[in-house]
Amino acid sequence: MKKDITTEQKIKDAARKVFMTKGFSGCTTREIAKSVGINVALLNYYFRSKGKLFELILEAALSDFINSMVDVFKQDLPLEEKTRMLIDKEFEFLRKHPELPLFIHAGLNQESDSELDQSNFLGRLHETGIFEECEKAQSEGRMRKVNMINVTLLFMSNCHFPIMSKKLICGIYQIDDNEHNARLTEHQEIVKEMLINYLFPNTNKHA
Amino acid sequence: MKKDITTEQKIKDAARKVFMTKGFSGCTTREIAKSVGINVALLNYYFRSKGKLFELILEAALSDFINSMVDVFKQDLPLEEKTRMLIDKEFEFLRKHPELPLFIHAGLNQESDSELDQSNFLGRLHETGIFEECEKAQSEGRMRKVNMINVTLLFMSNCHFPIMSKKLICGIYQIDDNEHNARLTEHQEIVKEMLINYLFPNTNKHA
DNA sequence: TCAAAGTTTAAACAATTGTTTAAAATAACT
DNA sequence: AGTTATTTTAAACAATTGTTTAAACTTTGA
Repeated sequence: MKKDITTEQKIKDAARKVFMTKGFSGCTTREIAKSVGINVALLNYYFRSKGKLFELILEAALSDFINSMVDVFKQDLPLEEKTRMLIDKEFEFLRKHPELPLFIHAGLNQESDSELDQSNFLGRLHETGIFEECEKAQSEGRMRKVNMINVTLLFMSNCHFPIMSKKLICGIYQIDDNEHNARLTEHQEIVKEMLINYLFPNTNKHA
Repeated sequence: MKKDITTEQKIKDAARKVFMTKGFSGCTTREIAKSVGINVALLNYYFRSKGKLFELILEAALSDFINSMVDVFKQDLPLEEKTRMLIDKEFEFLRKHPELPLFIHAGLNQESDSELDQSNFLGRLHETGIFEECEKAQSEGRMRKVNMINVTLLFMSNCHFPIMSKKLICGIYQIDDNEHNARLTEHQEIVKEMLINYLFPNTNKHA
């Protein structure tokens, strides 16, 4: 009888958790094995090496990260509504996986750039038609004319950074988790209004 | 005759460079020693351990980071001008030290929180009087009423993230350093306008 | 000049690292 | 049943880790 959760999957889950919090060189294969409750050798039996396992986890993390974006872009909604929804979904997703942004950035520094290539990030974005949608809105004057890379930066900066800077912010302002959560919840609304106002200046004027 | 650059300082410089790019557990003491051209033991002779050396570098990094902010707040300028100057200085500073933000965030995850406490970040911010200045501007209706933690998040998000996400952005959009630099230069202006418009909505309206 | 202090080195240390090997335990199949 | 394939383990592997020791070299100060 097969276990519903295979050993291979259990290792992946544990590796994800450990890698996320400690980074590639911040942990050992024995640490991962121990947290699953198996022998170290099994890790090399299923995955060929620590590096291969890490690549797998990083790819999966990138994939999760892309999917959370693509899902929104595929929605049939006006651009402004997509913007709001994207920010909401990003905050929701990242608050559930707060280690993810820092892990991805640190991980990309460690690994070669191959992971990003094979994740086909750009291709999957193009498939959603979001670029054409923005281009159209920009030429019609509904959206501010800003390079899409800068638009991406605006969104990611304001969604990712607040999550990944938790330790720094809590350390600086001497606040606890509760207060930080409250600030995040408020920040989500701030970012929505600020970005909408900036990118769609004509649409969203309130007296 | 003493060398103008002492061995101790040379080790610090090398350690800073290595730690910044590879992180604490991503490098070895021998690697640092080798890059200085000295024996490994010297590292423990001057600094007691790898950990102590790392703490020193992290503290210095935090200090640089705080100073670049505090300098601006001390200027005798209207709040809007300080805002512009802060963003300009932050971009200028971070483009010179692009590894710093990621290093600090990853480093804080590795170390205990003691570093932030003893850097007295909050105290040094208070000394500049920036909080009172904002409070006054907010009560006079010149500045939007936003919690100072959220204001901090807005600034840091939009200045730090664009720098630290270089690998991700270049990977996603398949652009080289030149194009990325161009985007950063443009982003600096975008961020300035967006933040000014959001935080000081009455002042900065252009038809 | 000479001895004391400070600096630097080579060598060794015990511990830990990722990985492999060969044997044992378990499952699958006929 | 028994045989084969898969899964898991304990043990060992060589390499690397941070750190220490003791000896050499250099500077200093009288």
